[in-house]
Amino acid sequence: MPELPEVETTLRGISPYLLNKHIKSVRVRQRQLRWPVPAALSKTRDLKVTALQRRGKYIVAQTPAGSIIIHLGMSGSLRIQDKPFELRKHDHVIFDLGENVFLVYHDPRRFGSILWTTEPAALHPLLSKLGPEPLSDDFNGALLFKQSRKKKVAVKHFIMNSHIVVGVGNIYASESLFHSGIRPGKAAGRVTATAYDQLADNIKTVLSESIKSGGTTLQDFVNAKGEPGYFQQTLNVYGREGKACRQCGNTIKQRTIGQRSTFYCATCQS
DNA sequence: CTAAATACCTGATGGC
DNA sequence: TGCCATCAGGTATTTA
Repeated sequence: MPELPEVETTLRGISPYLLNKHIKSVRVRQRQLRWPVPAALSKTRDLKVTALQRRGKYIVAQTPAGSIIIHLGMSGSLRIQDKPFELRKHDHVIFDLGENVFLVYHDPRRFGSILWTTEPAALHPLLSKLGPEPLSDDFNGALLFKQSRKKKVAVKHFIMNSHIVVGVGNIYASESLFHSGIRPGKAAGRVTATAYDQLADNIKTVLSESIKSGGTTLQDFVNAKGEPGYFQQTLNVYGREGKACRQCGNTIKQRTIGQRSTFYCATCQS
């Protein structure tokens, strides 16, 4: 259930154990994830991880032979442990990093994926069409304004589209729209340039503040060391239906947009 | 091309 | 305690 801050938190947690280290072998207990885990991975021996990066919600581990692309889906997590046999239900893939260090991929719903490509990862079909990183200078209000003209989709749905901008998931979409005073159901094409400037700024702020807090833990998100995040304490609308708006005191509302639960304050957002 | 619906899967929760 | 319906942090793919 990770969004960008949770993926970033995970990446930072596993990086010391993975970057410039060697993957001795990969053990696949359950290959049926979103897509089957490539057989090539099970056969690999001694892959040095020369770069470890995040692209959107994808984690990319580069090696001289190719790249491993990991997505955590809705319920995925990665953790480091020192014992090879202490595996839990839904621990699907285990990377042996040598010297009793193991990276374990855990994912009850199996919406996540682990892929292997010998092409540069950026050229992979899943990554090649992604929009800009929200925390980069390539992402701004002007881009949102330009991409949204004549679009009728709800602005919340629009900013959650990874081809427009990556990494804005269901929690942070509601939160950044609240901070910007924009109703989530408003047609993307009817949001003004000024409002998009604010929205882009607020997306950046909300995501970076969440990263500072170690991400949001609603039910079960934990970092690579098994610790929760604390950003949920800062949430203004997500999951707060029926409660008082922290800004105006009116009741926070919930409705469904694009099949996803959406939260907003009808007074503060128009 | 756009927009909406569907698909994948397990587990937690609440009503009866 | 059990059973059923509903919901959950994602997103590629199919359908209209």
